[in-house]
Amino acid sequence: MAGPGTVMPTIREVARLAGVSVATVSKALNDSGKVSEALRERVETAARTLGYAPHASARSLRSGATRILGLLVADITNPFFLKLVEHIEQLASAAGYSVILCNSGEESEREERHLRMLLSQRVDGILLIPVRDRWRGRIGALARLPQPLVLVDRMLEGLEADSVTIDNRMAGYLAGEHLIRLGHRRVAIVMGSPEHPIARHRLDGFREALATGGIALDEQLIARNCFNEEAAYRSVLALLDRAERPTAILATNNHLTLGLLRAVTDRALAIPDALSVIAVDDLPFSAIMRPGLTVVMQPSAAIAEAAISGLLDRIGGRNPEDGARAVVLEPRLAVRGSTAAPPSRA
Amino acid sequence: MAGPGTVMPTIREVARLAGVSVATVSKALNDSGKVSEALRERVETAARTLGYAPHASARSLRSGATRILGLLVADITNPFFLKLVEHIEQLASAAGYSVILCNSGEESEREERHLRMLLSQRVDGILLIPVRDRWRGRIGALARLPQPLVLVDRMLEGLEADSVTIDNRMAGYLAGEHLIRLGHRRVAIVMGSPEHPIARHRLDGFREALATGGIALDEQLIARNCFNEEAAYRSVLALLDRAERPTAILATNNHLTLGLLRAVTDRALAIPDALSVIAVDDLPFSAIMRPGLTVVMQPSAAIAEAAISGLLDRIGGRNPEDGARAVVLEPRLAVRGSTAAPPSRA
DNA sequence: CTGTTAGCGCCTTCAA
DNA sequence: TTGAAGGCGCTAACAG
Repeated sequence: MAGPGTVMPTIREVARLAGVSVATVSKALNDSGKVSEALRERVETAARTLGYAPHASARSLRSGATRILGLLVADITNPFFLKLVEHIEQLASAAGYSVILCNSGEESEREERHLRMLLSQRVDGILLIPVRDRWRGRIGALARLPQPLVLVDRMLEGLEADSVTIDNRMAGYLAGEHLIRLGHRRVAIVMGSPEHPIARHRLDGFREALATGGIALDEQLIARNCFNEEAAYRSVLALLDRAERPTAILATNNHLTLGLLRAVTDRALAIPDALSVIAVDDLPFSAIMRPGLTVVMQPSAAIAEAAISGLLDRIGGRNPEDGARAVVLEPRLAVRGSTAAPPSRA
Repeated sequence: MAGPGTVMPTIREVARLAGVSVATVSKALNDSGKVSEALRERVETAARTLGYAPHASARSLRSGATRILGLLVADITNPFFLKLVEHIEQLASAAGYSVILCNSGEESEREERHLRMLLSQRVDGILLIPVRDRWRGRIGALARLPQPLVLVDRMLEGLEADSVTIDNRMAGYLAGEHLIRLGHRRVAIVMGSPEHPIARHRLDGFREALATGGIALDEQLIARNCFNEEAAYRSVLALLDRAERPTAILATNNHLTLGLLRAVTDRALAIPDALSVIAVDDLPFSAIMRPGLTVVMQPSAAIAEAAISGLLDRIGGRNPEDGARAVVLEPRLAVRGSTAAPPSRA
């Protein structure tokens, strides 16, 4: 029968059953100090018999470490972040850490609440994908965190903290370069706010790549301030309904890509014959899409790895006080079927 | 500068700064006992000044409760489970609980390790989506858990524990009934092992619905033991290459649906004109599929809600020892474009 | 090698 | 209404 009927035994009961002192039990179970083989076995048997599991709170209180990491995600519905969560949980677990997962849903109040909680829990370290807006007033609090912090995917201007990000300018550049090489000249971009560094950098890189090909990005073909699928959908419809339709469109993230695809489907345009589509961020299940989506992929496994190992280094006291470490990883172009040469002029 | 430079103040330093005793600080900050308004404000100011956050481990050690829930998921890459995670985190957080997320990746050893850890953490309650295989030897351990446990989505034969599941027979039935009404007579099913209750119940319901329409499910058209997308893909190819191709196929879960769709695309069959496709479990981003996928949806929000509220009830000591509570929720058919009447005979 | 002991930070009697 | 003191379970320092 499950339920609070049973109570967890303490180290003293294990000690009593094994006929030794509590200190010996502690040492035997933790491989610390010297304990004779005979006793260690008696202790382990006793512990197993009683179903003993050490009380993590008591241990933390004494030792000052919880072996818990806080993972604070801006928006868990974003498949890219989700992938990161998956990898991070896996890596943390392999390193002997548990993960408290928190989702901010892009609301800074939620992030703040969660952060306070993680502080109370005295997690040994925090991985933070910060919310997009209204973080300005809070970088002070972040800077004063007593435990190591690693920013993931998004940097925070004015906060000197470790970070793992990708080269977003490069992401935009790769997309632009690919389209240019295919011969596109009238291309569009669907993006969020230029206020957000990530979107801005992707735009910059995109524009730069076009310029390299002698093309100036038409300001009319930049759909800014699309913050969700719906906004992207409407903006793309507008782009497609122009007299001179673009021959290719870049969506700068996951959510926007969905809106983009929906709009293209609504207008019954064939991909890639009538229109090339390219996106930053892969979609889950893009495998079932025909044609496959050409994307600039973010190396989620590598990001997770860099974030965790950087954090554990700090926790372990390695990488001492020599300022913030900024790891920047390279995105990669995956060409699939959604991009092709532009339709020949009618 | 982030990092372990700063140390978190204790309740004693708050007390000193406020010029009161630690007991008063505790009472003031927790609304317990009587504290004069003047003191409470002095205390709160002091706490804020110092950036004090109570040490959760110390509190747990003393109080016996951690306000942490363990969420142990068989496979976080399954979009349906993911949806549950999302809802559960949200609801737990709203109720003042944190969530330690663990992913077993369908490996019972990982599940076991995680469970031991959650035990050590003395989480107040556990939500468990158990791995599919090799759980038999472990129901003893689960039954003896000192904290409340709620099984989610999957029951465990022989374990008397609270559970929240859906009516899987009904799920199969809804799919079968829909196809029958459309006039299909030669239908196929792609499923996992009949050993697994969920798959078996869905098959049973499906068969029953067909029988109601006077159709006997052809044993040749049951693709059993498909445990992943790849297996489903190959099985469906085989089904489609038969002399007498089925006019409709049901995939009994998320992963299998992907394999099914891939196979259909490979054979260049038009959905729903040449073949109707129906699935249990919605796909994320099914919104961008054209035609939309007709699915039997699991009410993930309701499942999460029932699971959390059931668990919190147990934690709160409500629902006392009156045996296991089994909540069974109803799936729902969402008709979209992937199903239609069968092609008329050539 | 093993045992004894102090104390981590907090909350909850109990006394003033 | 406020303060003093004990102890939750564990580990680390020290004694034997």
